[in-house]
Amino acid sequence: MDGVEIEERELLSDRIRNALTDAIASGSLAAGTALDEQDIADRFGASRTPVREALRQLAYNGLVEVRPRKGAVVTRMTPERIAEMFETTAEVEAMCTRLATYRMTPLERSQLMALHESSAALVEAGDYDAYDAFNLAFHEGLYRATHNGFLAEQALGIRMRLSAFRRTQLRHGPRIHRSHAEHGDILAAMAEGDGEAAARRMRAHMLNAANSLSGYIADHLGIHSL
Amino acid sequence: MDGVEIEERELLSDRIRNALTDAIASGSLAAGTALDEQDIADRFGASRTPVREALRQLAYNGLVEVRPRKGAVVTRMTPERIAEMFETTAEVEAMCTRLATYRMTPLERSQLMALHESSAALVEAGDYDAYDAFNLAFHEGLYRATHNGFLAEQALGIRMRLSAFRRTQLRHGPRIHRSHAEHGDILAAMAEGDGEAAARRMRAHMLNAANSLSGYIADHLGIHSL
DNA sequence: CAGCGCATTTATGAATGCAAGATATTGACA
DNA sequence: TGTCAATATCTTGCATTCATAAATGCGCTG
Repeated sequence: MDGVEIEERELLSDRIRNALTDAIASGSLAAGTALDEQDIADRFGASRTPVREALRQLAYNGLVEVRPRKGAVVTRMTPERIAEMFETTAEVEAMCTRLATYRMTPLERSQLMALHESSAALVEAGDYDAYDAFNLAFHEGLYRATHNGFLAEQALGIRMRLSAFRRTQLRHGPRIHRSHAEHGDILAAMAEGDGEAAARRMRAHMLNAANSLSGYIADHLGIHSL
Repeated sequence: MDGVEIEERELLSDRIRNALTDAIASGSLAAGTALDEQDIADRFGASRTPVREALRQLAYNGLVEVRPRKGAVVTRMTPERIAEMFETTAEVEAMCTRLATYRMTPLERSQLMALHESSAALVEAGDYDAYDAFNLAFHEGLYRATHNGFLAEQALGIRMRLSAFRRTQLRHGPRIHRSHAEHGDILAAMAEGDGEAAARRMRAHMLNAANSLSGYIADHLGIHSL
């Protein structure tokens, strides 16, 4: 979240936590998967202690669920819960967009626009993974442009929790093209200094993305609930 | 009647985490305080293991900071950081207010209004602690009225992190009266179904509260940054 | 054959032990 | 006397061990 590495002496429990976070966010650890402590410990060549610490941290953050004496499982989201999360991201991102419009420096604005323009090639090439990475960079740039580090952290945290679901979204139909176009519309409003319009467009953008996913999510949850 | 719970289903580490959270939020553990694992363990009659788990969870959530091999301290906030957090709460609460305006049920609305009216007595009596409790209930009611559980959790989490600072705020001058009046104005806009106006008023309300605190915060941080 | 109860097994929660790093102390030397 | 360095102590990070709750399997009985 906040770039505080540089630590060559990284904590084992942190490494495990980060790895698990990635695995869950990337979907390689599907929702509902039971997380055996010894198993994970073996996989990392560690003992159970740092694994337990990592799991607790994730639990407190909502990525996994730990029922006392019954072990940890990757949080299985209900469709309602996911919808709530998407709505929340949409609102938070809209908020960031509004604030960023009024506060970003000319340099930040031009960087964001450059980023957007460079992504056009990815859209044409249909390079979903690269576009996904760009997408994150774009939104992160927006967070930073609010000049509110705490808000940026919150926004990023929520986005990360949803990334497991967002990941698959762009692959569906022409969503990637619409996504790119919507980014352009948002930037246009920001360039005009109309924070409210930019915010509305961002909200719509996020909800569009969520919508294009809803069908997939239903299937996804169904599959994993066997 | 209850006394010592024989059926203590709760996890020891969770009890410790909650206790520490309360202690930090209430201010009885001041920012910058070093948290010695053995010391806390002794205080709870436990070993270091559950204490460590609790500290890690708090660290990942920002309440304490653990520098590897150097122990945990209660996060020392910079004035900038606090200002950012207040701005974020203000925006988030405004968002909740807007959503709640459009979504709350008549029952929820009347409950919120009843709560508000009952608080008038506390204002007159100058019962700050009771008003503080009411204040939390009021805002929590608002969160719930968004009918978005995830958003409510996020909003509550941010509010809790700031509670250590908010706590002292009402005691300063006539703030408690203004707070009550502002609540009334917000509810009035909500009753009219004007979510945008209600949101603007809520944002102003939160920023007013933050403002009345800024002087205190500067002193507070100054003292602790020796 | 089905359902229930008990024993065994497994995995989690917590305690203890030990090694490495950080801090404090003390002593030597300029 | 001040500064630096070596050592001693303390604290943390992780491993190991112990205890106990939950899960599993098996046999018994109706």
